[in-house]
Amino acid sequence: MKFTEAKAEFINQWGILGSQWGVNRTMAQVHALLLVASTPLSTDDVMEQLNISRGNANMNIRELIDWQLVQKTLIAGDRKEYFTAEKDIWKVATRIMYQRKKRELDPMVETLSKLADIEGDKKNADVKAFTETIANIQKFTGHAEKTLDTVIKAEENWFFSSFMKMIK
Amino acid sequence: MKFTEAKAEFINQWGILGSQWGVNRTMAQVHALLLVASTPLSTDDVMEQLNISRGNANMNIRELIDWQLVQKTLIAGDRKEYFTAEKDIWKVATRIMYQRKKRELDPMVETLSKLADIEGDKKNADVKAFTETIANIQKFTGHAEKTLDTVIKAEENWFFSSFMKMIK
DNA sequence: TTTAACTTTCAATAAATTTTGAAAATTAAA
DNA sequence: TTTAATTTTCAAAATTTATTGAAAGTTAAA
Repeated sequence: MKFTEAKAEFINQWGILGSQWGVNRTMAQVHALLLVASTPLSTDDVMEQLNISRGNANMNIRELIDWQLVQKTLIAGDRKEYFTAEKDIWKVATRIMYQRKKRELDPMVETLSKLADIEGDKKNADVKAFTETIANIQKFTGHAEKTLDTVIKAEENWFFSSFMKMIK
Repeated sequence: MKFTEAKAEFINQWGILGSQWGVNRTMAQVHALLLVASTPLSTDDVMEQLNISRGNANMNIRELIDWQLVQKTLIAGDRKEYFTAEKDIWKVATRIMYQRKKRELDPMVETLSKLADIEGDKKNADVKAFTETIANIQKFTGHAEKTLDTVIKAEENWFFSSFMKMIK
């Protein structure tokens, strides 16, 4: 397989994966493009390589920066903004975990605690089934939160991080 | 908060969570409805409680069965089909992991190995950057596959499963 | 300042996804 | 068998989500 072909295929697959996980396909493609880029890219580079409009490119690059997966880079003597992706895949993974935890798991935990104690007949089968399910999900999400925090913290810890690089 | 209100809120939130993870909102809502149901529900029950059409209800119930999150249940003397959701949240989680691994991670691993060795100048910076990123993602997905397999296998193992229930 | 390069916004449009509902297919009781 | 209940399918319609592109906003060089 040729380089150009392989690169296109990677961008395409990363886009598909993203959309299966509720991420805008184009955002995932921009991410893929920057992941394999050997130099920082400008908005125009992204527009050209992915055949997308300026607005679209801009929006998705901002979103990637918001997710802490992409950084602005300055190039001396150039007024344009350039962008680079975090290339350490373990960091990429923990950052995605962190963001999704913050945006999705945390609010769900919040909601569950509101739903946990409801008024009404505790002996009613429907009420009982509901309360039990909510309690079980609460227990589970509690474990998930702890686990994620541990994994995310581990990445921030230089010792563990180095250790991971050793065994990786 | 009243029971009816809480139930509606749970179904709603579960639907939102699903859509954030690339799952059809209605499929997640049907799942939520069955998760908190005290008895098996028929297609008509689902239609009525979620205000959706027969085709929609049917399609999403089938999909949930395909994901092994919902089962057909027979009720003696009734011709209709009834449905129940798996209520053990740990099982729910491992089944979702299993399905997503099979449908998304496994194909990605396949693709990556195709992209791993490309023709062309190994000294070219672009080629080098591409090859390195692919190799890193491969290493990462390799770990992810192993970890997921361990977690999924653990659920199938009666001893570990009982142990989990103890500490949960 | 002005000017021009560059970035951001957002209403209109396009594309993708979901939902409907009625017809076709299936199944089991009569 | 027939008949009627039930499930499935799928083209058309509705809804949701993503994209465009040009105007407005911003920034820094001249």
